[in-house]
Amino acid sequence: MHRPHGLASLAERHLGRKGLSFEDLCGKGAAQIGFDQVDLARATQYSCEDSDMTLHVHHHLWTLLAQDEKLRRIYELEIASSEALFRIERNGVLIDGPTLAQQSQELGERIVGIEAQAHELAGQSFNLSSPKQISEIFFGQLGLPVVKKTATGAPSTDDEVLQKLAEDYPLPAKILEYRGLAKLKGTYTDKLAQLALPETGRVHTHYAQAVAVTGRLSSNDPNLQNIPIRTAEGRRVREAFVAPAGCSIASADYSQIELRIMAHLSDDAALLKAFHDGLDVHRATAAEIFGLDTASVSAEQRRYAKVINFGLIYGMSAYGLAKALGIDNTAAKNYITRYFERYPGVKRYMDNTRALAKTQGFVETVFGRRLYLPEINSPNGPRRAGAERAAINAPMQGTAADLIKMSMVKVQQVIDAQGLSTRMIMQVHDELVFEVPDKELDWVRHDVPRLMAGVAELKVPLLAEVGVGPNWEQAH
DNA sequence: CATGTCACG
DNA sequence: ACGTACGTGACATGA
Repeated sequence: MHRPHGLASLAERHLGRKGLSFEDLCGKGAAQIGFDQVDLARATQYSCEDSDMTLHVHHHLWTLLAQDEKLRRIYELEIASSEALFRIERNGVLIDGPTLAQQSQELGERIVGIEAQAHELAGQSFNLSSPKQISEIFFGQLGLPVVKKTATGAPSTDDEVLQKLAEDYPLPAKILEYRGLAKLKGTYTDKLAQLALPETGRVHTHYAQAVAVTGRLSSNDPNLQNIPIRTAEGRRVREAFVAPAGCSIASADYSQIELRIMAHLSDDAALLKAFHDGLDVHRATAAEIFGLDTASVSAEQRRYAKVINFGLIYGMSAYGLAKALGIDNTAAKNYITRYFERYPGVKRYMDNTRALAKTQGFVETVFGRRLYLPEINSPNGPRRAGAERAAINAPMQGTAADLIKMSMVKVQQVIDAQGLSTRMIMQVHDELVFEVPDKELDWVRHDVPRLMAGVAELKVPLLAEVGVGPNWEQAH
């Protein structure tokens, strides 16, 4: 379980102090009163306690932090990052309202049509957004087979289930189509237009610096880190992320950053060589596990290797790999065995990481950011296994987060030092997005990838690539 | 407010 | 024998 890190919890844990809580003053629920109704002396004590405890918690934690050089540097990275984040949030992203309105209207029309067709196929009217109603019709009235259950034991109607049922029945395909379009309209095309400020046409996300346990940022209100890209239809939403007149959108992303970090952390000779030689790493992996020349790797074999590479980053199990590839457990186990024969350094790294997590209770990134894993020695098997997967993943995901934070700080620093007008406007885990005056495009194309690749010297070269366009879609 | 679902890296 | 890919945020439904 994660321990809370609000002021009251920290003061109690570290100082043994328990001040007045907000609830002590104002009560809760329907009986809650406004802070302006609180007796002045009590309000004063509460307010002063808050400030005093903040200072004392700071003194206490800073003393601990300052003793550890690596942790102190991570803390300083966070402080520097917060400056860059403030600038990004304040810049905002220009949104093309008419483009979104057009897309919303088209989506709305198609949704209405699909609804009618679905009701026709079902022989009744129902809410296509209600998993419960879908479930009643599918598994109750139509007698379709239950493919899998949800966490609470109800029959699932998620994407995977619907795909399977769609092989034999027409209605699941309609629901799938509806879900896709309704998601786009409800979460993106309608919402982004609403959230753009009327005066400027810009949306201003908020980045959370202390939510994701691995050190990644998260983005909310709106979340600009999950804008669609994987399907052609969804991707069109990115056409509405635009630059003002005389500017372009530039997107700079790290190539295969987590696999490069895996190569660094594991010191695996074959993986390091693949990156040093500038190879397509999935193709190289396929060549190794299928025993082929890189030239004779098929598209299907490369796809398998790519799934396996992702699995490694996630702390895969044979079961998870089997499901992802649609093969049986034994076949999946064979692929894993084959991989570890070819990349013994990776095998050793995985084993060492699990062992280290168990003895010291945390894992760390290349730069010393820690993730504590209280369940790593749990007698509860599934919980322990979950902690082991997190132990494998966090150093890679977290090191990538460290590196891009260093990039953000560095790039912003150079922009300021050179008096450039380029603005950083988004961060999406391994990607930085800029709004660039056209006369600074050469600078962005040339310098930004070099700055990003140069933030740290690992055992593998880092690679960043820049794309430019009139909007975020075209910039990729 | 919990649940199920689905968007991203 | 077990239940699983890692990390997030937002939406609609329906208690």
